[in-house]
Amino acid sequence: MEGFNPAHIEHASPINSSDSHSSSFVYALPKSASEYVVNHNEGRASASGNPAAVPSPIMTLNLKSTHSLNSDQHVHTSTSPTETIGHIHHVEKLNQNNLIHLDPVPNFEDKSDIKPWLQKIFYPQGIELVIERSDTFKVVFKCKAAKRGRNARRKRKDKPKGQDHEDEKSKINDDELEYASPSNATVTNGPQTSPDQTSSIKPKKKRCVSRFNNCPFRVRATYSLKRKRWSIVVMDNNHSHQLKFNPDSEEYKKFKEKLRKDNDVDAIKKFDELEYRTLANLPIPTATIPCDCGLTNEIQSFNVVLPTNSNVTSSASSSTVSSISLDSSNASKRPCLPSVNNTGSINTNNVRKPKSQCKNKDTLLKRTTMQNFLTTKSRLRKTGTPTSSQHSSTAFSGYIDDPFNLNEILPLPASDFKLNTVTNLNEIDFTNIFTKSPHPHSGSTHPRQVFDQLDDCSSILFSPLTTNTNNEFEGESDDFVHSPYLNSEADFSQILSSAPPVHHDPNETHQENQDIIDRFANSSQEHNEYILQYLTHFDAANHNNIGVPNNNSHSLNTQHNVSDLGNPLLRQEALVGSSSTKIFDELKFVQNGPHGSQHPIDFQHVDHRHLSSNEPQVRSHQYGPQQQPPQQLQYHQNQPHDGHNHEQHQTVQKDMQTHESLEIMGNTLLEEFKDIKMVNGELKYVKPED
Amino acid sequence: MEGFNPAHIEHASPINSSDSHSSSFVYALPKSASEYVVNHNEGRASASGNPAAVPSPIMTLNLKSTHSLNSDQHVHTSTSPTETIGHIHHVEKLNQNNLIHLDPVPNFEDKSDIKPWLQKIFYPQGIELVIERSDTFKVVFKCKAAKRGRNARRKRKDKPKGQDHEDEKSKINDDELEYASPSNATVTNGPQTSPDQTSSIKPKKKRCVSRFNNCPFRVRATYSLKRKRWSIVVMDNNHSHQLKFNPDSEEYKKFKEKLRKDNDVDAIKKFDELEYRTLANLPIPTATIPCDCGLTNEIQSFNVVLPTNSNVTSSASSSTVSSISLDSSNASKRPCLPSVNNTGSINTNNVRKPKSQCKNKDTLLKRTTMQNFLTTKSRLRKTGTPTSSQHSSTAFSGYIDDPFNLNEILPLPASDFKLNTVTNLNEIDFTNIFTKSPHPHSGSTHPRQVFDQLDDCSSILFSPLTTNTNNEFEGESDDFVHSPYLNSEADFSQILSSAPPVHHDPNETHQENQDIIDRFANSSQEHNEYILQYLTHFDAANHNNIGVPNNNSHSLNTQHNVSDLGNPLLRQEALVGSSSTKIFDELKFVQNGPHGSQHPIDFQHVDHRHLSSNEPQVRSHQYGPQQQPPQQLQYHQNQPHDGHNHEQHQTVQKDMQTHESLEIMGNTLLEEFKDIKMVNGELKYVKPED
DNA sequence: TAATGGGTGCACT
DNA sequence: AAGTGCACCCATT
Ligand SMILES: [Zn+2]
Ligand SMILES: [Zn+2]
Repeated sequence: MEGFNPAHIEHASPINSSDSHSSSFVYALPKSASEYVVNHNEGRASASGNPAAVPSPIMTLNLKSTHSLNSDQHVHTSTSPTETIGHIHHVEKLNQNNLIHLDPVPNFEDKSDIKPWLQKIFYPQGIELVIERSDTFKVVFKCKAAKRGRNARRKRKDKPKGQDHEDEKSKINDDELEYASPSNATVTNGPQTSPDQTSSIKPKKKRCVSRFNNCPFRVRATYSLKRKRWSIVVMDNNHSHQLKFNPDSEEYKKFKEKLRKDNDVDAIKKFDELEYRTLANLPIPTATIPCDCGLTNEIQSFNVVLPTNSNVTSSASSSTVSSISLDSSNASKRPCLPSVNNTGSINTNNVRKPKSQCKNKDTLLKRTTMQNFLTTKSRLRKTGTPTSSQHSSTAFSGYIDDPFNLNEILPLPASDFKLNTVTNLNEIDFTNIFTKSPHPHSGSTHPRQVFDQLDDCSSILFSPLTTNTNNEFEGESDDFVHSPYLNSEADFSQILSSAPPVHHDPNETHQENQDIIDRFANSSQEHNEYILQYLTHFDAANHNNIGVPNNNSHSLNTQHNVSDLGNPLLRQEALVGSSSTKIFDELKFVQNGPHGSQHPIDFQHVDHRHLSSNEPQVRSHQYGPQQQPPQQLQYHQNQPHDGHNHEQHQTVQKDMQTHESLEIMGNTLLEEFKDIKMVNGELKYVKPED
Repeated sequence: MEGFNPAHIEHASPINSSDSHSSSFVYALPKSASEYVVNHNEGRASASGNPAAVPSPIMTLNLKSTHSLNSDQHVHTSTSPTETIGHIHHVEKLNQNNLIHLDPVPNFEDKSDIKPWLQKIFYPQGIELVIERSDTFKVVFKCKAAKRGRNARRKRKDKPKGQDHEDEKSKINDDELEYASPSNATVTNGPQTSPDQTSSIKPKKKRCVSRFNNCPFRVRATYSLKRKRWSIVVMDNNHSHQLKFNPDSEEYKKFKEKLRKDNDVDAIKKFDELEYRTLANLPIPTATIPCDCGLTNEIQSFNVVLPTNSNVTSSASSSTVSSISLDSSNASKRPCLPSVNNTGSINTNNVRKPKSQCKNKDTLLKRTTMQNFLTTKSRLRKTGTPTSSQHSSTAFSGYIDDPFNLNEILPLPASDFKLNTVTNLNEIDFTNIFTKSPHPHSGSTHPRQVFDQLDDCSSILFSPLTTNTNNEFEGESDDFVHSPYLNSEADFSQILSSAPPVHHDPNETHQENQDIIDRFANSSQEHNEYILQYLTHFDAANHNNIGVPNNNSHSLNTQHNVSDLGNPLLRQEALVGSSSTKIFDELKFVQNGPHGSQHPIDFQHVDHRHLSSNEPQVRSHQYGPQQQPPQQLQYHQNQPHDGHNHEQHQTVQKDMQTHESLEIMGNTLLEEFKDIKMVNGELKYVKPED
């Protein structure tokens, strides 16, 4: 009884007792700019059609800026009582008050229902939410802090020698970086600023234990006693790090488990796809700007681009933010690319702590790119073989200029969300990368377009901004990569293409083995085979363990024999131990789906040749060139990359099989989101019944 | 079942299943300096004699210093495996490795038993412990962060006007201070230090949300799997703030409630006394150095005195610590005073954040002293009347030089533990303050000596150091007072003396009313009457609510009618609302004790004239000079105080009634601690049965 | 392994 | 609205 909030007794009235994983609302547009967003249809229109749909709320933009906006009419201006009462406080604060209201919010019966609902939205964007603070009337979410664990690689028992060299080097950098960045206040002045300046700025004090948890991204859920509803607002859509979806995280596993427990079939299906896209290095469909929808202005208004800041210590630009639109040439050529960039540093932290050793931009870029490559998938980090080590030294020594090395380093896993976190639009030329039709709903056979159509429309408006809140330039070798100087163009190009063959002696077992792994991480061909199998036979209903204890599917496959793993992907997964369980789980459904079996098959106890028959290139205990993708999925594109990549030639080879599978995925998602309509200048999710 | 640590299954063996609130151990001294401290008598010697005694563990000192110590033989040198293995890391780190082992530690059956046991030790020292971090194998305690709450005063509904001026002034200071002090790293370099310097120092990163929780004091409880025992070590005995016992804190109430639930009669008795000493402005018996016990060196060795640092930004002294002994003249004259001081700043934090407006030392001293006076008891802060405001402006304007103002400002409540947290020994002359015999166990009738003898001997070795971890000088107006420049001498003198009469017009109702409150807080006469009554009739057994739900005694007295409060003390308490409940609770026992009633009497429902008959000076609804203490308890003493106080003359007037009551208290406590013995050069608590 | 040290999720206040 | 108490973790040695 204690801790129970009586206000929520009223809240849990039968009128609004909808389950939290449905967003099938008919949504009218509140026109009043001074009125809080109110759901006119509070109940669920229908619980039968899509009871567990992935939430796709329309976010209304609330932009307060010193710049007067002509397009304010459909910008959802201010809202919460505190904002209307408080009016405008400081110029500096206004820039932080860009609010995105998630509008169709279910009537959560319990506070704990909010996070899973939000996770459905933000996990696909590569954002792992954690609760920063909560009480009965609010829940504040932020990005999960990244693990430090720069020595995680060393825990590999079979780690070969000769790698400590780079580790030590980076360790020194890490130490310096860590301790050089108290990174407390959001906006700080120099140490010698006058008291007047100090008092005029109201920087926030936050927990500042490490540089890993100072991302400004915030989502706030607030319970209104009047409306007896929760409202959710994205308070700050900026990020201080790369976004990436990590299916191996414990939090995600719990989330997925809850989906299964809740029988949220559609969400399970979507996240299974997401997992496989991640594993297969397929591009994750993320925020794009649909054409002619009228939202472009909002996006551009929201995507406030912070002033480009050199890595020299400077507090001058900390409070000056400007709103820019896409470069006209780029905008016309890439209408589906989000206008996201994180070139500038908002200098929220560490202004007084300049990074003493400032590397040149190119080096930073390449190094961070490599780091992403090394660290995105845990298997890559955990292998710790000379090949990985070679990458590390390559990045540090500038070998990245060698196109051969580039081929290995640049192909970033799609889970790094490079598509979304484009860093410096001014330096990247996306010309000819996207040639698709600007109309997403028109039929197209271009794979990239399929990806765009796969996009959950809710993410259109998210377009997470990746900003650098650390003023230092980090040689950080870990998951949270703060460097804003990522060459997203090259990353993006590699996402769609597999790495070219690398020349290695097959007799060098260790090196060769690692090369296979690396190449596998870079290539997408065999992964696409998996996806094809997966998507063709996938049946989300098999994921439901209704009436079965939660951990059953997990406990069935806790150990795997490496010798059973003929496929290099599986072998690769088995190398990292626990991460192998997931792929077995999923493969079980590849087997079970078509047969409608309710019980997943344990691959430890079934004939693995059965699995092999479904998978091409599966050879038990065989390593070597036969793992090379039989077909290269590559597209013609330019990779200027500051002039470093122009020697690289990549060819587009259409893989019809992959294409078909992606179209299946895309059509599935399109079916889900076909009810998005433009209503009064805003996108609304319209229930078909209405 | 989940979360249960199997290691603790072994731990909870019947051999060592002693309740955690007993410390009646016969304790042998571990002589080996390279061996971990081991209890040779693991079981309790006897559970019958004193089953709930206040713990009095002997702390063994573990001092590592760059200075070689001649008295190392009875200093309990290093101990834990990591220390012996790791040898000496950095000179800077050594100073932080002064460890105090709490040696007779009960065999806690549960991790949650540790905190209450430690609270028994540290609450009397004015230290409110909270858990910083815990898991199944360790619990780390630190000081509870003080509430900021400078707006707490404003919440007073009856707050008069004309006070916002000072509040605004101090608010600006607070803001500046807050935001000028990220205070993250323990040892920081300047922003422009070279990488080499940066990497050579390993400052700690801690949570740095506010300046209120950066006290370095740490107590660590570690569970040893080998020994299957908990060991407790004071890792850092320094404090960044004044120590004060706050009986009004919620944590303390819970602690007290647990004592009652556990039927810990002796602890209840002791803490009841402590509460009344606090309320009555009686000195709290704290750390003293017994003569000829051989521990003086240890104390002096442990009390590492950090270099006196001006408030100018400096990182040079952050890692240089020197061990000093008491000034010889002072040591000979005041052998029972702890050699504690907090003159210097260890510069653990905020080195890069110099306080921009540096006040002169005198102003800071007076202001902070005043602030302690205003804020120690919540009732003083919450009244917020012009008198308090006058104090505030007085301190800012330097009126403190006026001895009349001094009389109002300097008398600090004893709960501020000024005895313990002497700030600058070099500036304070304690000559003639203590004239007692240096042998504590010889009979004495001097009240101060009685206080000394009251001391729990366990606190001898604690002697908390109050150090300034903030380099700035704060105009902080709240509970956590960081300023190290407190004139402890003046404070101490006032603890033993009541304030002289103040000249005020009795017709000014508001001002007069506040003056009464202030004077009451300063005087001890009427309080002593309470204590006399209390101690005479006190029966701790009546505090036990065995078989009664926990909150019963609390729920019985949640509201009081102010008109029922004839006694100014009660009236004063009623003014602040919730704090009045406690005194009613205690008064209930004054009533119930002699009659042996198991049920406390609710004074809201009994004849209050009964209460009044027990209390002198009780006049309902009467304010004025009659509340002046009938007798002044003052002692001759010098107050050099940098030459500011030499105009002040104070006379000693012995109050026999007070003296008797204090002797009763002293004898009671002496009875409890008569079993402290010197064993092998260390104080040991020897069970009488042995 | 045992032990130590520390980050951080999240709800309480 | 935010600080912080506390525990669940992870990392290092
Ligand atoms: Zn983020
Ligand atoms: Zn402290």
